[in-house]
Amino acid sequence: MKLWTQFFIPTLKESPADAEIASHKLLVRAGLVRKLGGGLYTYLPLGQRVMQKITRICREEMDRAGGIELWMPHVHPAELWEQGPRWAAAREIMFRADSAGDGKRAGKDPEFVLGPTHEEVITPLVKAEITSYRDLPKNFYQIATKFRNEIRPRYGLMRAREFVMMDAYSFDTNDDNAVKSYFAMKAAYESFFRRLGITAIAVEADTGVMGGSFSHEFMVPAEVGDDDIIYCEESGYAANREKATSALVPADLADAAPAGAIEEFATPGVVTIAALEAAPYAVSADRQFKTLVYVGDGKPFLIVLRGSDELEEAKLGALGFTVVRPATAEEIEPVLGAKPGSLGAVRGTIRNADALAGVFADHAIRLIGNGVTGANKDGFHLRNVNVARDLAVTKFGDFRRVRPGEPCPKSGRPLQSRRGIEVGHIFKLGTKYSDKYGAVYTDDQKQSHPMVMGCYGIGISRTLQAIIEQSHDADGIIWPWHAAPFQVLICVLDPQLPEAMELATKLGNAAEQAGAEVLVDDRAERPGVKFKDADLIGLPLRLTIGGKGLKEGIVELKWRTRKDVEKLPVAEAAERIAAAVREGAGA
RNA sequence: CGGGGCGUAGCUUAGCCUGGUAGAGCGCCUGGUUUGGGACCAGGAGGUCGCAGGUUCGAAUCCUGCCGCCCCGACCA
Repeated sequence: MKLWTQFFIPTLKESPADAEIASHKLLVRAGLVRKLGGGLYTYLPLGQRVMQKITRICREEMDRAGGIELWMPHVHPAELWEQGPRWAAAREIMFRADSAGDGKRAGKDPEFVLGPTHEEVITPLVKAEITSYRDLPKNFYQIATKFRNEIRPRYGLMRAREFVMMDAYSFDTNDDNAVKSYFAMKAAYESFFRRLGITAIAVEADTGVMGGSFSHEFMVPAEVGDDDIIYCEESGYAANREKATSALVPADLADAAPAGAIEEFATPGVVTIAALEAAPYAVSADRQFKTLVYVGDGKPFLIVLRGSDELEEAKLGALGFTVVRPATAEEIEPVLGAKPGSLGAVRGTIRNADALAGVFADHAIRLIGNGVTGANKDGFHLRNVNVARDLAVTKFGDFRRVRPGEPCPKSGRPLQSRRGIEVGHIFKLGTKYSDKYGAVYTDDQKQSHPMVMGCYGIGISRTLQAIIEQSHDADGIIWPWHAAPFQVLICVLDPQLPEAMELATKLGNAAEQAGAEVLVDDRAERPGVKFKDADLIGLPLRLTIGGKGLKEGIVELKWRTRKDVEKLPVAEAAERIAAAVREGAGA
């Protein structure tokens, strides 16, 4: 039992000016966190208790799924990363961790960095320590602080520079076993979020800089989320928009027959899809080819889409480049022969085709017959362009951004879209890191193989905020039982009355014996203040002891989720509270 | 990093355009009256107006630079 006056819960009537979304405001107003700087937060005692709740449940689920907890350093030798597969891609978000020193290293690469994640640490460790199939599989995890110099920290704990994450790494002898490990983790995640009392759905996701073969994100549906989830209720298909596909292009699509030879025509001043749609050209966007130039690891390449489609940049990851960026106008002209606005991928029109790393086309362009594209000559376009006959495509792929309303790839029903907060991510990595670091084992035939890896993350601190985002009302937080910092608040309206505090102690003990953690509001505040704060901090069960009620021999029980108040005779109160606690814990 | 906005007491902010004694609400301290949904009265403490330059007789206010924070975009748990 904790007395409010001996604890520390600095609640605020007003929201801080820098908080934008409900959960961020409530985190601060309810006295869970305070900001130190952009993306840097102190967890106050109440917030820390919630962190411990989430951490404990996470640990239990990880242990149950066969995870083995360890602890890795957060200061990493930079060399370790320089040797790894993604230094170039990751260094921008990494904090350097040199001594403050004399400034002589300024401008040079750092000696140490703060760990944004730990593949680069765990893989060499496992390489050194595990060499036999007898010691596999293994799944190591830690629950620890991560450091990422986010380009734009935002929304309180939602995107912080320093945050708490559970990260796990599985090592298996072969692909089948790695898939088993992957789905064991998926199940553990589902159990974790269910126990916390929040809805998090697993969606297919892009593997991003992590690499690997497939992955799921766990999303808490919320309007303020950073990600778009594309889903179909009928088939259960759900994917991050970055990864989502649709059945827009029929599998049995037959390419349109060419209507005639390619013709060049003048289009002075026309540099946009929209301008070609307008008179006098009147070419609808879905009959235009859009040709984009990107640079992958220093070499330009083309992406061809329908004029009506948008490129989904994340899908370029499938091309295997380490760093990809849009080309600049200066880079484009020498290669293609024209400025942006007149570009195309028609065979023979590209000035320096040898300079290209490839021409990659979205499947959907096959829906175009006799289309229009740039002539690679400023102010000219080509008509009667046909995909199979005319375009110099190296490879087809899925590069376009799916839009809601397109047919679901499983059911064919229209896809829907909603926003979500990513709270967890699981990756089947394959052998990307084990190859790089030489993490191999010897099988029972004395053969050496790379270990097949998976990696898994849960944003613990982000989950804290996601719970609030998903579970609050106009008055404050509504904690799910198992995430709540305390489960029972005993509101003593007249703490100066000895009998009131005695009863609070007695009933608090009863609640504790039933398995609850109890906070007693013993402040000498007016009732209104106490009730407002009670709603704000949102403990699931509130017990009110007032001088007035005591005279009548009653106390009051109220659930944070409900409006009604249950009046209990003092004589029955202890028993009734214990029952309510058991009910809350079981719910 | 590009675009936009904001820095005034612990918090929320007015004042800035049009330069002239820095104000309010909340919170805090003292006393009193109150006491079941953020009470009231009286008194009080608390500010280098983000920092550094400049203009001016005089700068929170005008100008320049820097720093910090927030929002929109690309990245992530």
